Amino acid sequence: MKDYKRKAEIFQILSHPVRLQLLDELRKREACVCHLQAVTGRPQAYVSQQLQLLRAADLVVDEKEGQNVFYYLKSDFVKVLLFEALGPAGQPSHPLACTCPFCSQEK
Amino acid sequence: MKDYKRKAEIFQILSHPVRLQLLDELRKREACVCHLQAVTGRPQAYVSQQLQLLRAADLVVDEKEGQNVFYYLKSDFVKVLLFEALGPAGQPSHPLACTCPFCSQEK
DNA sequence: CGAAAATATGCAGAGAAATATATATATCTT
DNA sequence: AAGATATATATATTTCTCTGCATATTTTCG
Repeated sequence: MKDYKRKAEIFQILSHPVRLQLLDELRKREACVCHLQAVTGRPQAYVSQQLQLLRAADLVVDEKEGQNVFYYLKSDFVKVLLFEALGPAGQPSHPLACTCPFCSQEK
Repeated sequence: MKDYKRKAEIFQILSHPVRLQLLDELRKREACVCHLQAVTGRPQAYVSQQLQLLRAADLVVDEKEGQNVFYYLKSDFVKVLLFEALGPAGQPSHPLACTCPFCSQEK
């Protein structure tokens, strides 16, 4: 059936270590791209592309905040799937891992 | 991290239309391989191979019953994931779709 | 205004992995 | 022997992944 193919796409998006790590990180707290870069240790373009996929799959939302773009999880749907697969979310990072001015000024 | 790679494998298994259909079918009721063949319209060897993957991923269990082998879902974990992705399970099939003697004698 | 930072996007190519399909064979049960 | 199932192998094809690089946009800062 065609429907199963469409439904399978959600899992396809989730079946990727880096994307899973990004979602797990966003589960703790919203974060800017530079933080996600630092956490994953991947080049900027790469992270940005994975985030694009997550956005296209409607799993995350982005919000511009000055120079930075912050991402957060969009729906409880994802949170449930992540909980099932990864267990409870970890502690949020304070401050964020990046050194951008915006994040550095965080208390 | 290595852990995300391992965790992503679960989703990899689920990100396949036929495997998803097999699991959805087993969600309704346990079923023999010939029923699953009939439902998916795939050759025996193919179905058997996909079931092997599901078994290796610890998602299903098989039980020999005379000439036939019946499969069923192993854990609630899968059921939750399927519910999130596919919604509630459909009505169980009575009788099973195969014509094997065992299944035909079902009331 | 002009430079620098953060982010998005596009493209290309290489290598790895997944998929589909076919076939053959082995086992176990009736 | 026949049916149901599992397993193995091979191969062709497709899709995914990673990497590098180049560029465009927007915003902040001097």
